[in-house]
Amino acid sequence: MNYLDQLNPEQRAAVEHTEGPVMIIAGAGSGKTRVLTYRIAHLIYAKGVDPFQILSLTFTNKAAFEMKQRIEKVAGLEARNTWMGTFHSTFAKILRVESDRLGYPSNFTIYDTQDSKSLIKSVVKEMKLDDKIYKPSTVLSRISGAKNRLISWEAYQNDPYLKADDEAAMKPRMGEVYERYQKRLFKSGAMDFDDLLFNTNVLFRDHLDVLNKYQQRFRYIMVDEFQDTNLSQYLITKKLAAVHQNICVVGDDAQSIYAFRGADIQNILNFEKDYPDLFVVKLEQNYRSTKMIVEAANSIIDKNKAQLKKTVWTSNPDGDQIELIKTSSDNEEGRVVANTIFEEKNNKKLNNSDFAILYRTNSQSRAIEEALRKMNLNYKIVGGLSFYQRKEIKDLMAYLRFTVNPMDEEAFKRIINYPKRGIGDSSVEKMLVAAYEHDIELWEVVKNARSFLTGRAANSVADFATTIQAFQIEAERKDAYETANSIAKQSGLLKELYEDKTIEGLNRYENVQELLNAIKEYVDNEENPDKSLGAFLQEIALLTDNDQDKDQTDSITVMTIHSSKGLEFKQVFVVGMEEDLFPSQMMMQSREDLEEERRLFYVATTRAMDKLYFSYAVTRYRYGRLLNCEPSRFLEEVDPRCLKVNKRASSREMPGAFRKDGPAGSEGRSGFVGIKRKPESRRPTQLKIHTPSPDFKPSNTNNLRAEQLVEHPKFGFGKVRKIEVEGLNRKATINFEHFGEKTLLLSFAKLRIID
DNA sequence: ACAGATCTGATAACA
DNA sequence: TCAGATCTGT
Repeated sequence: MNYLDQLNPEQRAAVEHTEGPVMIIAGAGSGKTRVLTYRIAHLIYAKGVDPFQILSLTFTNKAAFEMKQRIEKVAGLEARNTWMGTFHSTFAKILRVESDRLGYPSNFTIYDTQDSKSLIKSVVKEMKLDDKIYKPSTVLSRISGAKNRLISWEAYQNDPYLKADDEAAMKPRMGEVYERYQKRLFKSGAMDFDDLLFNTNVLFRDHLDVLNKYQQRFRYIMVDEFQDTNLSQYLITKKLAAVHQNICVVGDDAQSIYAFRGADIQNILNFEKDYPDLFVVKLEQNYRSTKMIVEAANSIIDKNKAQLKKTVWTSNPDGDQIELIKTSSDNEEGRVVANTIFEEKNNKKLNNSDFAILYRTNSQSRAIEEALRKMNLNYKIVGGLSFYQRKEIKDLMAYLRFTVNPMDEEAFKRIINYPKRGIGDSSVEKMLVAAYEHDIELWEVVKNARSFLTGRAANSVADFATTIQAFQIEAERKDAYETANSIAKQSGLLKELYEDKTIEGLNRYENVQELLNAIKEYVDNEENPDKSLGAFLQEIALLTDNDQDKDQTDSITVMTIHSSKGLEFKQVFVVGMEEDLFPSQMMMQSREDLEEERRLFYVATTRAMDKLYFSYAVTRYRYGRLLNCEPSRFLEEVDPRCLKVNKRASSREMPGAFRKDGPAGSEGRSGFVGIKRKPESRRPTQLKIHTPSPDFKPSNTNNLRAEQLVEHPKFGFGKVRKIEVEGLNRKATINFEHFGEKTLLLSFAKLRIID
């Protein structure tokens, strides 16, 4: 295999330098993944390293999955034995094996963000604090920030600086909330996402024999997207690599956009200080974009102070200038983008999948979606509410979770009165208080409901306990699928959804069926030896749904800039380039924040291969009102030689025809491992026949040209695409807003020419 | 306890 | 705008 020949000198150095600490600074589009995969192949084949001794850590399941596939292609099946996974899944597995060292059960539950917030809400309420001040999301991010920096609740309470911060923020009892939250997690046999890493640090700190075991096991460690690591993650890898020192980190400080979730850019900026004999390689040749785009990107990132020096260059063609599009409103912005894509597709014979539309905030998708739908362009929205966050899925999962771990308080709160069984908040409150006062498990209270409650609530809870106990017996005897299926039915959950005949209700029912299908697939899969419900839950706890792109239809990708990191498209539209929106007004407080925002702009820019567009609107609907907008300051930071003010005639505002078309039903999102999700219900596109304008009079169409706007008495407003002559007949192809493209015979069609 | 009316308050998102 | 939390009446 001559894989080394496929690499440039820097890439090759990165691959061949296998021993000792290595840092690869990989510019955008510089072939990072290729280097990582070849490096692993090289370790196995050239250096004879046992694949079992190689650990690769990523941030997303998707990244891990894709790399696994690529390595198998390069290095064959042998490579399957390398350990490749996300930080969270890797250390969750280790924690399950070693859980007794920390006093946790090995089948501990993993709380997601919703569960965590809900638990914080209860804690705040029990402490009789104001939940307007101690908002669950704020409190959680404070606690999360502490955990990411390895600050325990004890340390938190003893830290005068944190105390001063909290007092300044009017939250003097934050440390206490942290303590109670942590104790409740422990009592529920649960860890939140941050605990998976925090507790791994505790495990390695307090149990040197365990640390030593894994140090011996993982002789080579690689970390992808290193600029996204937080301190907790960094210290885990540092400890694991302490003996062999074979640690290779790959990242790009210019693409660090996740400080808000704890990533510490200092990890990459100071890496050299921790490893004085560090071997540094910079991958600076960009294989993705045109010179114009690379130049523009360089001119943007140049404005940042805190960064590692590097010069990204390319030998690709010059390419076109970046088009700057100004529009009168957010709706028009959508229309112009959709029109442009339509035209570029035709002119250059491109597919929908060659285009991406990127924005700063999810709420911007509405105008874009509307415009794309009107042009009949297929699109998919990336991000948003994932399958596992949907209520109906969380509900069934809560039943499954509670069956396996009846200590799980959040699961309990979800299902105790759903479907409705007459147990209200006050009864739940009573049970929680009883558990606290008698210092017993909540589950004990539930099982002995009649000692703590009275009346029909007592009976209902007693029935609930019996039901759950029956589920537990089933879970012991049957496999995950049979158990889950039976739980879905016996709990009344399926029936509840089945009776809801609305489109949304039908969808929810189908989603639950899809979850059951996924469980069936899990059970039928030979690779899963343990078919129990508990095993399935552990497997699924750390999955999200864009893990695997199953969507085959050719569609335009619409998403936030954050979710676009790592992807590339021939043509990219960055929309909403307006002051206060991008950069977000919340990021303009400090220099650091603004720099992160600028890196986000850099990420957006570097997604494009051939052609890039920036657009902004002069007015925009936000929070339900129309606001005036200024162009983004970032636009002035782009080298003006790379910019071209768009001459593309922005389509004219058509009389009243474009507003109000109902909310956008996002649709056609990607599926994920094992589950083919039904697209979300789309508000049925009511093709209501157009009412002609009062002054409707058919025009003479002898001189009708392409690009003209017309009104049809039934099909409404549209734009002429082309005119063809066939024999004696002239035909016009017209793209109607609500009816799509139609070809009409001009001798018959009644058309009013608008301009 | 529960359904329906009313009010509120907004980034980005991985596991 | 819109989703979630809170309030109100039965």
